[in-house]
Amino acid sequence: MNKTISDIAQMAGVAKSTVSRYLNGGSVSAKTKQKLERITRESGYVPNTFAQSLKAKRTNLIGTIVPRLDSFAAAQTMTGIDEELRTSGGRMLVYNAGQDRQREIEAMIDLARQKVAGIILMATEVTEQHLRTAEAVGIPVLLVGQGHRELHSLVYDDHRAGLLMGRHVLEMGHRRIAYLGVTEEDEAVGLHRKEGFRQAAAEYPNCEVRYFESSFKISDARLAAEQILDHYSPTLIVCATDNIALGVVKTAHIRGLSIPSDLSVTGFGGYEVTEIIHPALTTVRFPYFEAGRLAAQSILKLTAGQEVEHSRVLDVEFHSQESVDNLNKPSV
Amino acid sequence: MNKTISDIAQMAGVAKSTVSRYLNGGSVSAKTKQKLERITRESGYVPNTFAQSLKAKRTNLIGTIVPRLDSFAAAQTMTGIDEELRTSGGRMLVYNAGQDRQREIEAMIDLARQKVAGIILMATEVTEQHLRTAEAVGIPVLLVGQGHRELHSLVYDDHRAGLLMGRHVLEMGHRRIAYLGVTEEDEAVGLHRKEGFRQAAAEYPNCEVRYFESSFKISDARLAAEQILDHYSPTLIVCATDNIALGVVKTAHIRGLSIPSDLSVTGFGGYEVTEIIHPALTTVRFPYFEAGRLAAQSILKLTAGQEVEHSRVLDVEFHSQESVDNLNKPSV
DNA sequence: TTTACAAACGGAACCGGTTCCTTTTTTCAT
DNA sequence: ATGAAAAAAGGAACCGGTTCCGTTTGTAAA
Repeated sequence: MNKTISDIAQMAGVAKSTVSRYLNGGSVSAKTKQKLERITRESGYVPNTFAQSLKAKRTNLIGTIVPRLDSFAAAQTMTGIDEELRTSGGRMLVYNAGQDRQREIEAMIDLARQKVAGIILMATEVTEQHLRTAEAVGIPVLLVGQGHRELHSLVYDDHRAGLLMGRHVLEMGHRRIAYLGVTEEDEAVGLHRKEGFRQAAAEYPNCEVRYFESSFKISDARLAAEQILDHYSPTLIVCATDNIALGVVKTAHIRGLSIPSDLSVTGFGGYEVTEIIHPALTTVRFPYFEAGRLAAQSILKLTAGQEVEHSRVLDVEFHSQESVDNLNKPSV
Repeated sequence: MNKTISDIAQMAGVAKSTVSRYLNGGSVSAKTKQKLERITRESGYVPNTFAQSLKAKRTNLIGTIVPRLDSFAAAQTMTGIDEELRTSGGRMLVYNAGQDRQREIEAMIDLARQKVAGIILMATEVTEQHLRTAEAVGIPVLLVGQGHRELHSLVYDDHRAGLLMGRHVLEMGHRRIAYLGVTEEDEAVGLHRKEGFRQAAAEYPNCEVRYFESSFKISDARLAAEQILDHYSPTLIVCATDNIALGVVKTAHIRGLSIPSDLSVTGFGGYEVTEIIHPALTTVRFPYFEAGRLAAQSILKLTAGQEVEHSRVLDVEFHSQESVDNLNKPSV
């Protein structure tokens, strides 16, 4: 049913090398060009990508490894990658690692097997094994959201995000604060954000900040919030991600605390939902979509053997909304 | 750098056909089996999937076409597909159609070019062109979320969802209702849900329902809610999707209406966020994840030439939460 | 020991393209 | 009209596997 290049050649009465040249813009006479144009169109001929790739030894496939598919950040980034790839004829092969470090490794190996031209890895932690594998697969690997000396990367300014958030809430007069973070194994989210915040807090000597830890899951955040509120009475809970903040907000509601008058809450991420919920969540916006676009551009350059800057830092944007109370306002 | 099967054959002192047999479980003596085991391991040999697919004429790739990447339904479904595929060695090639019907067509053609074994299409509308293309590509195409006589499909019981929702809110005493739907071009969401609801409403003669239309976007839903509340004063707004409901809830909050005492709101979908927001949203849960798993199973069967039922209907689950007021309760 | 048959293996064709090299045709200046 | 150079086309090798078929080797029965 599917025609091959030989079929086309036969139908046109030329050699298949001529057809190949026609398809790839080699020197072909106007006459045969016309004839082939007609025949390929009428027969609905589509070249076999395997055969093409077998000889050419490269594809237009870009492998994308995400920690999970159902996360705002991953979705936005993937959309950005896809959109950028489309303009350059690339395709995105998505690999869901399911938040499993080991599966990230497998993913790289497997993608290499599929002969993807390059890999975009949204990593949470970059281990020694990640490095070795990235090296071993022999194709460009680009890190997004997490930096590393030895790999090309695209990171967010997590430290600054923490700093901006810290300065804002401190300016709003909060001095008894709970910081609900995640494991430091995730350097970007767990460490840098916290350190940025810590730096801001250090600028205000009379400020007490207690640090707590949770996972990325909303349900865990809810439990963590219970703990915090049971043993501490902060005026504000700073959450390391918007999802965690959502969990905290939920717990607050259940306890009958109203936000922000009884408790202020902030997040990081700039998820769509933060604008929709009431009160809208004060957060720091991360340019996930833009990161996806840039990642795609960079990986394409890398696969083409071009140089790209080793590490690029994307700026974040503080986004003040309603979930933080201004404690400086004159009491009514 | 990368070894080929010939290299391995040479290193082992056998013919490459022997190596191939070894790799694919043909008859090989214990001795050469051992030798090859060692050599492939030591040399880190990985077969070239192109060469394999070229001859075998098939891949383990399943193309998945989604309307958008950043939707709860798409994310859940993709996760289900991915999880199921993993167990059978399949891979998911994601194609984002960006809610563009034309791009769905292109996607099918392009995926066929990439020689995917089958296509899972999360369609919004199945046009004549979709059918023709699905037929032309010559590989199995499975519809998810939208049914069609001529194509294998996996659909949700949207009519029943509408019915369940209708009965519930009517039982709760609501008689002046706004139904905020979407275009009927989307048969499942725009038509069947509405008809189910309409049927329930017909069981209560003294009930007034006005029908409005919006898009899938939260921002549009917010505007639509403005319109509705300006010109009509329903006790309840039934929204065709959870996202639309979120928009309506936001508008209500901005207007100072409290939910559910001033206005009740419901959605469809069962998105994660509906449990998190306050008040939690009454909705109907659609088994997106399960649909993804089933879709993957079915498409694999289809690619293997096995029979699968032409159309399968997945059940939905009514999920009552806090966003609907009970008007029957004795007034305090 | 011979015979018979299966297991193991080698050789070659093939999948559908690309590319290099050679031959034929066209073009154009002399 | 002739020759040289450029353009166009053909032929064959090649990419890295799989598979078919024929030959060799091993093993068990006669």
